[in-house]
Amino acid sequence: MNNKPTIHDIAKALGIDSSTVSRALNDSPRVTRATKDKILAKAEELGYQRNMLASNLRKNITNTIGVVVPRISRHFFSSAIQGIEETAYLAGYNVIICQSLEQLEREKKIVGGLLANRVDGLLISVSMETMNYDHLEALKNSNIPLIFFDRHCDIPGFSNVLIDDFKGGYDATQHLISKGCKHIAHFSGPQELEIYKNRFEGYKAALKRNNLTFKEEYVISSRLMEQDGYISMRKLLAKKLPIDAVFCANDLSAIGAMKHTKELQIKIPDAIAFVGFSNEPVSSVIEPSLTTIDQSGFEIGKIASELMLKQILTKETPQKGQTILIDTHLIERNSSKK
Amino acid sequence: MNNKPTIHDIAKALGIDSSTVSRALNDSPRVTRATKDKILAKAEELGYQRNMLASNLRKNITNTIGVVVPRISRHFFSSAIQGIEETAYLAGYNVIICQSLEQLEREKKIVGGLLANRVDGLLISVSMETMNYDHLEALKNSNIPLIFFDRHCDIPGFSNVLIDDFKGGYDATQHLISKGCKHIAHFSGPQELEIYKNRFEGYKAALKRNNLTFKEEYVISSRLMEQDGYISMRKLLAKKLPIDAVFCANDLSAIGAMKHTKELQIKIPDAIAFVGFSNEPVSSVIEPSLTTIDQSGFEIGKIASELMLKQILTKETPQKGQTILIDTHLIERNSSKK
DNA sequence: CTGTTAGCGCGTTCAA
DNA sequence: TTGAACGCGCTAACAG
Repeated sequence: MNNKPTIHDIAKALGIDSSTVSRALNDSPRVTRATKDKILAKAEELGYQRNMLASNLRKNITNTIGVVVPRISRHFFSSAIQGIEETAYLAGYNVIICQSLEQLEREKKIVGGLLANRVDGLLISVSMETMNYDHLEALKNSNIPLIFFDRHCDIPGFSNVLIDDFKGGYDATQHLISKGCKHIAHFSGPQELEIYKNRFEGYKAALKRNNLTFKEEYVISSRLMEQDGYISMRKLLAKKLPIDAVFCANDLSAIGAMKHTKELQIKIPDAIAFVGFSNEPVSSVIEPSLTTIDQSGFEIGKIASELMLKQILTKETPQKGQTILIDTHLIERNSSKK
Repeated sequence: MNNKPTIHDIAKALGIDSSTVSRALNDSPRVTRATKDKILAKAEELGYQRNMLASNLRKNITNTIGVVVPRISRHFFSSAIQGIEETAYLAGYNVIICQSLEQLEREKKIVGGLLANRVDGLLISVSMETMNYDHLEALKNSNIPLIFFDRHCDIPGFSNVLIDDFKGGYDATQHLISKGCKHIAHFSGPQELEIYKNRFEGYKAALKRNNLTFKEEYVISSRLMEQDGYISMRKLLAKKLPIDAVFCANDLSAIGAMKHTKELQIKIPDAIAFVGFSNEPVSSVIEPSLTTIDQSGFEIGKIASELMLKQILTKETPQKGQTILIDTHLIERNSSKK
């Protein structure tokens, strides 16, 4: 009742050796069908359950990959986890999910803990506090692979799976241009952050490609919170420039911008679209007319997980580390239908 | 490089025995300060990291509790996990998060896996498919405690931490009455589900308490999807009854109902409130004026986790299993301020 | 096809 | 205070 039965218990009950039991339970071909059946029956009867701790210790592999994200409550990350798990489970791997809550200290502890538990690989999307990479660089000369997804550090030797922000910005802008917009503003984010810089570059590239001249006064920079979108929109309107559309570098600012236009009861031509980056359900719910550039968490998770499995199985981390870029998806919603 | 150092490696390097190293690393008082320091220094130097598999195997405890939820992407569950982790970490426990994706088969596998990995306790919110409890009842005569939170099974012997739906329904209705509403409709859910039944009962109890007569025609039952709220509202309005407010049994239906009233451009008196059950950010974003009855995932997680730790530490599961009811919180939002 | 032996890395006796 | 020896439960090597 209290003490769980072991292979020895079932071996003793059958008058055979525990190694035979072990083999049978692992469905080894080196055990007769008959004894195998007897063993399985006995195991069932005693309510035997393999002790993974012992098994993993002995085999020196855990069939487990660790995943570290800032917060699982963010839709992007939870769908990434979905993608990771799906691939991992199909390959017979378990997944341990941990959240750093954007704290470097927690992230360090978590990574240490996962290593101490001997995970076979590590997928990580780093916290915002992660400027120091020591705890990750330490993995370099271990034999467990590390792959960054979405939020990465630039450490040569490790692979990355990232959103193609440049292409996203390009596609968003191109979409607006294709709808006939000529004067497209851009609400951009902090340019120290690569993602915002890349989205901005994509915007400029699309303008150029279409022979539209880029004008500095159409760009308003902020921290892209909802409040910022609101303020940016006010600033933009105050300039009295001709405007056909605004390309917002994220979803929150787009929502803020929309609210402001509504409040002012501005007549917005059909061609105007607010484009944000996010697949949070919020953005699609609040403004059914909002066109968004979605980043598929599921997809990024799936690709990252596949890459991880490949590295685990081949035991080969590419020397320089490869970077895979994942496409975004432009979602045009139709507010005219219910 | 490849093979991780063990206590033997550091023992050998120092010319002492591995058992001393073990004691030192566990900060046992039975080791001299001096040797302890030497050992710790050497451990650091070699990049030693305790093998938890071996340690746990030996100690027969893992300091880990398993958590099973239908999906981590649902805000209620991810905040419950937050609450669980916070309490657990403070007590020095690790948490393994798993999602059943509402599938019984997955749930069974997960529970089996967690047991095989020898978690010290199990917190579970069961899937919608979980009608058969065999995989959970099997835990009865094991010594690892099992506690249900939110979605539970009625298995005597296990404890539950649940939302007080009756009180929630009561409070919501009382709130509307206090604001002066006399004719309060109710959009209710499937009465086979306890939560909806309890919310309905709370609604009736509040009416009775305030000497308002309950009328069947004010109740519209559905599956409470957004679309259902929309339809229910149409049905309700078609009855041409006097209506001051509607108490919706969940958030989605409330959103659907709101959309319909907007579409019809119905003038809604100030006193009208739509009250749903959810702390999903969606409901608060889409309708800033929506008053909601929030269930605190964080709180339920915290309480469940505390109860779990208590049961683990005392090694005593209450014979009959206790049920703790968690209060909901009425959130009245103010749409007048920005 | 099965049994024997020997560890995986750690923590805990028991002596010294 | 430290060392020697054993065992947690399982699997892998080698016999037979």
